[in-house]
Amino acid sequence: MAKVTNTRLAILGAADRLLLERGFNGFSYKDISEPMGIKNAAIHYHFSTKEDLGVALFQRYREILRDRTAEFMSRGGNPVSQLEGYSQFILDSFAQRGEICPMGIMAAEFHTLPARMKKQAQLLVDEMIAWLEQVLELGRKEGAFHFEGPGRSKAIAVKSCLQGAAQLARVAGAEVLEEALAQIRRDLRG
Amino acid sequence: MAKVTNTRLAILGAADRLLLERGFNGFSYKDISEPMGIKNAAIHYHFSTKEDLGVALFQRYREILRDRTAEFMSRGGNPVSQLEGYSQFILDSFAQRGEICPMGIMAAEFHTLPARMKKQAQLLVDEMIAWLEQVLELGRKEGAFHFEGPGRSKAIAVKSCLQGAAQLARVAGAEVLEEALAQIRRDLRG
DNA sequence: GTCTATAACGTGATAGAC
DNA sequence: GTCTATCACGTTATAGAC
Repeated sequence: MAKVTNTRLAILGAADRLLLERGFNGFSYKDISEPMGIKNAAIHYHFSTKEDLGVALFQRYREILRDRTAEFMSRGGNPVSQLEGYSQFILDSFAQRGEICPMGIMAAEFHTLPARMKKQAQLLVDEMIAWLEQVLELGRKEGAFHFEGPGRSKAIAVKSCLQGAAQLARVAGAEVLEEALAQIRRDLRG
Repeated sequence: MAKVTNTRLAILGAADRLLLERGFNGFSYKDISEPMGIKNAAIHYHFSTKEDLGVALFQRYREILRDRTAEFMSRGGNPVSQLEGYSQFILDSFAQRGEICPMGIMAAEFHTLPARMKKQAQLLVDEMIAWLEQVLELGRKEGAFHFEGPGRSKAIAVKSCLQGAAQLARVAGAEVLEEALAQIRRDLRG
C-alpha cells in the first residue's frame, strides 16, 4: 500500500467526483491531472493502473460506510435517526453536486469493470444491505417501523428505491427523489 | 428518417444488447460491426454519429413502452396484471441476459450523453412514471392495491425500487431482485 | 446504396528525466 | 520520489471506392 500523500488524496477526491458524475468509463486520467496542473501520466505514479484507482475508490466507499455505521453495528443506535441520516446523505449529495449512489454506477458498467473492482462492488453492496437490515429489524422491534416480510427484503427494497430514485431525479428533476423518500417514510409508518 | 433495412435493424438490436450490458460509453462501433462481418465504419452509413444511434435506441425504448401500455392508457386494463406484466418483463430480461433497466444506465452516464439523448431519456422517464401512476391509482380505486399518498409518489417509489433492485442483483445475485419484487407486492397488499 | 481505407484524436500505459 | 516525453492502441468520423 502506497504512502498517503496530499497528491494521492487529491487524485482520489477528483476521481470520486468524476466517477459519480460521469461513470468509470466516462472520465480519463487527463480529466484528473489537468486541473491539478500535471500531466495525465503523472497519475500512474500514484495509481499504476486505472483498475488500481477504481479499487481504491471502492474501498474508500466501504470505509465511509463502515465509519458511518460502525457504532450502530456494534451496540445498536437509534434506527429512525440512522435511516434518516442515510436518506439525508443521499438527498444532500444530490442537491449539492447532482451525485447518485456509486452502487448504481457500478452496476450499470459492471460487465466492463476489472475483476478486483467487481469484487469490491460486491462487498460494498453486501455490507450496505446487512447494515440496513439491522436498522430496519431493530426499528420494527421497537415499533418505529412497520412492514411485512423479512428485514433483508425490506432493506433491499428501501435501498433499491433510494438508489433508483436519485437516478430518475437526475433525468427528470430533484422532486422525484423527494417524492420517493416521502413514500418510503409513509410505507414504513404502516 | 432513413429507410428501415435489415442491416439497420440488426445494428439496433446489437446496440441494444451492448447498451444494456455495458453502458453507452462501454461499447464501440467495432463491437457492433465485427460480429456482423463488416468494418466499424460501415455503421456510420446507417447511423452517422453515435449520438444518432443512441437517440434511435432511446426512441425505440419509448415505442416499446408505448406499445405495451397503449391499450391500458386509453381504456383502462387490469391494473394487477399490468404491474405483474411489467415486473415479469424486468425479471425475465435479467434472468435471460442479465439486463437492467435502460433508465438507470442513462442516469449513470447522464452527464456524458449528447443533448438529444438526454432529451429522449427525460421523455422516457416521464412517460414511464405517468403510466405507472395510472396503473397504481386505478388499482387502489378497485381495492387491489393499498398505499398512502399520491399515486405519482408510489409510482416513482415502485419504479425506483425495481430499477435499483435489478442493479443490485447484477452485483450481488439474482435473489436480490426477487426479494425486492416480493416486498413490493407485500407493501401493496397493505 | 452500401461499405472500406484511412485520418485525426484521445486513451491507458511505459521508460526514463530530474 | 515525483513527474514528463512518448508509445501503441482503440475510438469516432470522413472521403471516396465499388
